[in-house]
This record gives sequence, C-alpha cells and structure tokens, in this order.
Amino acid sequence: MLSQIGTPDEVVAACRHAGVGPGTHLAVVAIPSGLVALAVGDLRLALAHNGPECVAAVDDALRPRWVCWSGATAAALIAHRVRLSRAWDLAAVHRILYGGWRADPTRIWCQLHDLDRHRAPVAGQLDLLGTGGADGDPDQAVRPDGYLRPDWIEGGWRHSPAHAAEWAATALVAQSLQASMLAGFRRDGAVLGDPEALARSESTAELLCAELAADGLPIDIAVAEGIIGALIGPRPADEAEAAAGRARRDAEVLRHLAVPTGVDLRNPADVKAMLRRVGIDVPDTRAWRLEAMRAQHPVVDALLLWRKAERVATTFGYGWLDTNVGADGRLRGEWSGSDGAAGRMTAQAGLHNLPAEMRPAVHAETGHVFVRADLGQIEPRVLAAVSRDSALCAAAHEDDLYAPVAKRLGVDRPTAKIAVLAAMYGQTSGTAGQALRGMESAYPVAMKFLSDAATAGAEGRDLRTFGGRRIRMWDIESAGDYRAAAAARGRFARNALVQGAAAELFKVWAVTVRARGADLGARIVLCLHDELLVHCPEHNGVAVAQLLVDCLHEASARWQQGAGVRFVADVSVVHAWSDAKT
DNA sequence: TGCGGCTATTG
DNA sequence: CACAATAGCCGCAG
Repeated sequence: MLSQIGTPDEVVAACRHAGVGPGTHLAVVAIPSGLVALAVGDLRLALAHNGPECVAAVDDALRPRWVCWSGATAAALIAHRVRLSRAWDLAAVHRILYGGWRADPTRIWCQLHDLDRHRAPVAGQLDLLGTGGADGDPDQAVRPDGYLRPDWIEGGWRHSPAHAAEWAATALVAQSLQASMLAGFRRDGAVLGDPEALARSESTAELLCAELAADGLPIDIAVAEGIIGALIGPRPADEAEAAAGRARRDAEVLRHLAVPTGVDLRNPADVKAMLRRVGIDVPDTRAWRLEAMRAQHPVVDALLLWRKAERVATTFGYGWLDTNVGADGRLRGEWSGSDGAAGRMTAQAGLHNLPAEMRPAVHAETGHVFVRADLGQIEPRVLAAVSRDSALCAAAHEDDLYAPVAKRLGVDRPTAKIAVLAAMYGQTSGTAGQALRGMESAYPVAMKFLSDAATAGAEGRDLRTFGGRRIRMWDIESAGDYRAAAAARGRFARNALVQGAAAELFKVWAVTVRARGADLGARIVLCLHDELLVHCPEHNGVAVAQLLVDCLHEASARWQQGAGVRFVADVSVVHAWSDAKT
C-alpha cells in the first residue's frame, strides 16, 4: 500500500500503527531534492514534498533505527536540516561482514544472496541472448533471477515515488539478512564481542561522518593566513609571483653550493646527488636520516628548512585554505566511517594530518569552546580487553599502563613502552628484541593472541576483530619476495586486530557523545583515532568535559563485555586546538 | 594520463 | 622507520 501524502503527524501515526517504536528498523531513502520514501512491514510511504520534515517528526516521536543503503541518505537529509538519531547503514555493515571498503548495493545484495557479483546485469545492457523478460516486473527492485535492477542501482529508483518506496523496502530485506549473519557470529562463538552492537555503532558513526562533512571544523582564517605567511610569505597575486616565491626559497638552499645550478630540490634523485657532491652519502634523503647530518654541511639545515616551507606551500598553504575552508570559517572534507583495512575513520582535506604548526588556527567560534579529549594508551588497553590477558588487564588499572609493565619486566618505562608497541606492531629488530622476551613470560595470553593473528595473516587467512569486522588478507602469489610479503601480512594482521578493535571502541564513544551531547549544544567537529574535539557553548564547557568522561565509561563498559579494563581520557576545555591542556 | 616511488604530516 | 592514513610532486610508461 503506497501513500504519497501525509502531514508529519499522519506519518508518525502511520508508522506507530505499523508497529514502529524505539529501535524498530524503519527503512528510509532520500535524495537532495527532498524526495523521501519509507518502508516498514507492509507500510510504504513516498513523500515528495515534506519528506525531511516527516522524517524528523518520526525520529523525534518514535526513535526508530533508520535503515539506509549508505551515508548518502543522511547527507541528503542534513541538506534539509534533518538529522537522524540512529541508523543501520547497509554499506557500513557490509564492510563489517566482508571487509574492504567498497559497499555499493550490487556488492551488498550479491553477497547476501550468494550471487556472483561479476555476472550482475549492467544498466543499458540489451537482452541479446533473448532470455525474454529476464528483468521481469519493472516495478520490482529484484529481478526474477535474484539480481537488483541495474538501472535502479544507478539511481533509477528516484524517478518514481513508488519505486523509491520499493527501494526502501528492498533495503529492509537486506538489513534482515545482515542481522541474521551477525547473530550467527555470536551464536557460533566466532567473535568475543557483540557483532550486532558493532553494526549499530558503525552505522551511527556513518551519520556522524555525514555531519562532520557538512558542519566542518572551525578555523580562524586570519590566524591560518598568518601562520602560512610566516613560512612562505604573503599570498601571491598570480602565478608569476608564486614562481618567484618558489625560486626565492630554492635559492636559500642552493646558495650553499659551489655550483648552485642544475639541482631540482623537488627531485629526490637530484637531492641525493647534490648531497653526495658535498660529501654526504645516504640511501635516501628522508628528514629523519638527514637530521643526523645537519652539522656536516650547512646545505642540510637549509634543505630541511626548505622542506618544511615547501610542505606548507604545496599542501597546507593558501590553495588548501581556498579549496577547503568556506567563507563561514569551516574546514570541510569528506569523512569515511571505516577505511579498507582495520576499520579506522579517515578524512580528507588534511583533517587527519594537519601539521602541529597549523593547529592554532583551529579555533572555536565566538562564545564557544572546544572540549578535547584524548584516550590514554588506547591500544595496549584494547589489547588487554580483546585478549583477556589478566596481567595486562591488571596493568590497565593504572593511569600509566607502562609503569606496572616496566616493573613486571624489570626494565625502565621507555623500554617497557617500546616492548609493548613492538609486540603490537610486529617489530623484531633493534632495542625491542630483549624486552620482547620478557613480554612473552609476563603477558603470555596477550602475546599468544598477537602471534596467532600474525600466523593467520602470514598464511593468508582472513581474521575478524573483537567486534566482528572481517580483516581481509591480500594475495601475495605474485610478490617478488614471498617470505617478506608473508611477514608483512603477518605484521598487518597482528596490528589490525588491535587497531581495529580500538577503532570500534572509539566509535562507540563518539556516537555516545553525539547522542548525549545534544542537550548541551555539543557537536563533535573532529575525530582523530583516539581524540575527540567537541564544539559547544562556552558556558557548557565544564559539563561537556564531564560528559566526555561519562560517555567513555558507558561506551567502554558496553563495548568490552566484562573484561574490566580501565580506559582513561585526558580532557581539556580550550579555545584553540593547540592550547595547553588545562 | 595513470601509476609507482619518494617525501611529508598525523595517530 | 614497526602499524595505519591522506596528499603532493616527480619520472616514466603507454
């Protein structure tokens, strides 16, 4: 039954009548024009005019879990000033189930139905084989052969309200299959964590990503231009001035040479040859390697300084500001809820690798503050939780986990830290070697957890994180050095189970803050693997700081399933991201 | 024009 | 330079 009209109140009533309440799966599709369609049970609604408004009313009154194909739905609704509270994102859950990053409807549907994705029909394809009516009823999303209609996948569903509602109903079918698979993991004991909870938090993190992309990070443009100007001079008026600036910076390095010509500083081979002419022979010209050579020749110092300025000029300079910072002083980039590997969030436009020198430009708006919170030593604490190593869990009771580890190993704190990190990253060389042997006897359960992961990875077997995300191994058949490639895969696997689980906990924390912070006007403006930056009215700063700590306790308790590991956060209320912690 | 290598930054 | 990411410029193959 399809209805195309309805006031928000009528839509809420219809959903309630269909049994929608808190947490009920309610499918929604939406496009920027404002067309919205809903599906739940036998109810199908297509809302051509006031869709976003109706969605907001339903979210507010009934608190369903919105089932959508991807974060594009949330982005379309945000454009109409509507934000969903929680979601089941088919693409996000697909990434959990199968690993990797790509999660288009074809992949989602084919994997759930054991269909060969490569044999999926393609839009515009003629029925040359004369199979006659293979694509069946044009009003159905699913063809008789079980594949989704290719023209709908390409967006064809949006041309008709009835088709939009059918597309939403199809999402609901996929959701049910995904939920069954996740429930299976838990039943089979394939994972220790809660895969369905992971599906919910990762899905709601996609809503957060859409909001981060739309809202942006507050920037004081004048401060940013000041920092850039100090390094590379004032904004060039045209390409000629920009070229003159580059030449001026180059000359500062080249003047240290006997023959200051024929060297392209942007060409590593040229730089290497130049260094050899002044008596410095290095295998590559990376900064950490040249650092030790500063005293040997003045050109080294000049080169390292040049690199700093060049980095700002090319990557974080005026062009970057113009491209990524809006007139409203917000730095915007695309956000991804999970990368293709272990499942960390990623961001574009430099949001995740902003140089420390630029951070004073990240500034709260007038009357507002940032509340920043860093998780302390998240990876070793996560290792304790996912491996259930009792000695490491005990060490996590301390504010500084490395202190009890050092005591137990009989080494100093820096050595203990190196040993723990080396175990998690798979480092075997250097100073780590000796300390690692102590780790084996002190924390055997955690170390076995890691070595089992490394073995599986080296052998090419896929893994699942604590929460259930699939960690895919890649083919190394064609690798030049098979043993080295297998070892690399082992190190990746070893680390992915820790980094991936940490990313899961982090996102539970983030979506908890997102949900609980609304009443305080708190908006997350940056997620940085173990750090949250929240923007809120100045008078709520202290309350939001407390909220971040409370949410961490709530999130970690729910996430770690009784492991009893303590997680700690360093929280401060500041005006600029770079401000000293208070 | 696309891709691998090199280099930088971040967690 | 042990794990992950984004991003720019270069040389080179096609």
